Amino acid sequence: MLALVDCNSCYASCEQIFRPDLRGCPVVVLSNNDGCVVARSKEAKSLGIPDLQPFFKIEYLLRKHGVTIFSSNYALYGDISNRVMITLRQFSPEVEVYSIDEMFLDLHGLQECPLDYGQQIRQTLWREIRMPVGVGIAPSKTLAKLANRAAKKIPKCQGVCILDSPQKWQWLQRRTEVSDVWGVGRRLSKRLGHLDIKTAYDLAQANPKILRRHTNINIERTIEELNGVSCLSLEEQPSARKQIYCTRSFGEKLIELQPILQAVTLYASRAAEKLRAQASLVKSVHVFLHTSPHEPNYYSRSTVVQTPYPTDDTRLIVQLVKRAVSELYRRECRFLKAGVGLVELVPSSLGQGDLFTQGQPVRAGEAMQAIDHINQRFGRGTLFLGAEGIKKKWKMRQQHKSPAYTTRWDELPEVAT
DNA sequence: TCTGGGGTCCTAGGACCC
DNA sequence: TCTGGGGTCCTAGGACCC
Repeated sequence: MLALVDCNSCYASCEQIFRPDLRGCPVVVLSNNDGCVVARSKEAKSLGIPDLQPFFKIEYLLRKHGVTIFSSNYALYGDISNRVMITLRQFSPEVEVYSIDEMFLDLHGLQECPLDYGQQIRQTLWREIRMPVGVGIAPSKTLAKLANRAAKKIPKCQGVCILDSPQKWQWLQRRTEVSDVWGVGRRLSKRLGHLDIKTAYDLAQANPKILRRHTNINIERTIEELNGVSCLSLEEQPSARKQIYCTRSFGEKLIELQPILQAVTLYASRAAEKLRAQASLVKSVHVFLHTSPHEPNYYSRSTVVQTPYPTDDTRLIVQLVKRAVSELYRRECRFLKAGVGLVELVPSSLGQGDLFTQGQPVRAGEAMQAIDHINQRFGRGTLFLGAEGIKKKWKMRQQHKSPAYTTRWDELPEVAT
């Protein structure tokens, strides 16, 4: 059996930890650049605040109901997430951190009653971190996802749902739309709808071979998983990414080239950090730049540039990215967003190369290692390339950001006496 | 019904080559 | 000038996830 533990309204719950005055109150958290609503407390949901809506469109609604608004505070959420994951490891020796707010736990050989165990997990996380979670327990990841949804949606579950027999999961599947199955998105559910597959149950009973012809191979696995056959194994070590992207909207529309070059320098640096963290080298880099698709004369261009040799040297990558962006740039445009993708990667163990091709200088690797060590020890951004600039007027909007309570000495919460 | 954020992976379609 | 087949590379954009 597998458990999926998922934090309830994760970002909103993180904010409430240090604002107990907001417990039981409607709270929303906005995405980067204060773009969309990405987390809503239970109270905000029951006010009918929709998910993933542009902030400016529903700002009046939020003000009308006195909803407390936060910008994304990833330093805080990342730190709280770490604490949650560390606490959860007590409950299983084999786990997979699936996302910032979700973890799969292998409950293979569990002696205790799963229902009790699930409640213990919930109570421990609430007691130690003040993080409310839902727990779904089932024989496959896809069923555990389904169980987790039910744990949160069905009050009788009290936050824990066990699917340990076909009767139980079929009961739930009949009441679940196919679009709510993990891996079934908008397009696929529409296509399935044409085949008269409307519920998770319909999908579970469908013929995998026939469906595969209409869609793709992944559907076969999903069907097996819905029938309690585990096809997706627990990945304790996150597998190396095949591509690494860092893309961001600017805090304001940019007309000049200079601030755009600064921004992409930062994005390239972030991507290169991730590249080194997974011990890969990059052979080609994707760079894009575009204006707002909501404004007239939408302009969007991208290009792929080859590195002279497989590299993880931020300086070299930045140099290529800046040159590429200068070519994509148009004087008459108001740019909204840019991005850097490291798209062709090789393991650094294979970066030795042959006698006749150039390789990355040893000293470059040492320099990057030194930078990474310093930034790990003293915090991200302690050392950065001067080309990022100091003032950074392109930085994202975060008008409602809470303090970094747990990661900055000068922002520690104060307790009134 | 719509998706003003971001990440990863995949695919369609065109250009160009043999 | 048009056509058959097949491959690679590039760009654009979609699908799905959180």
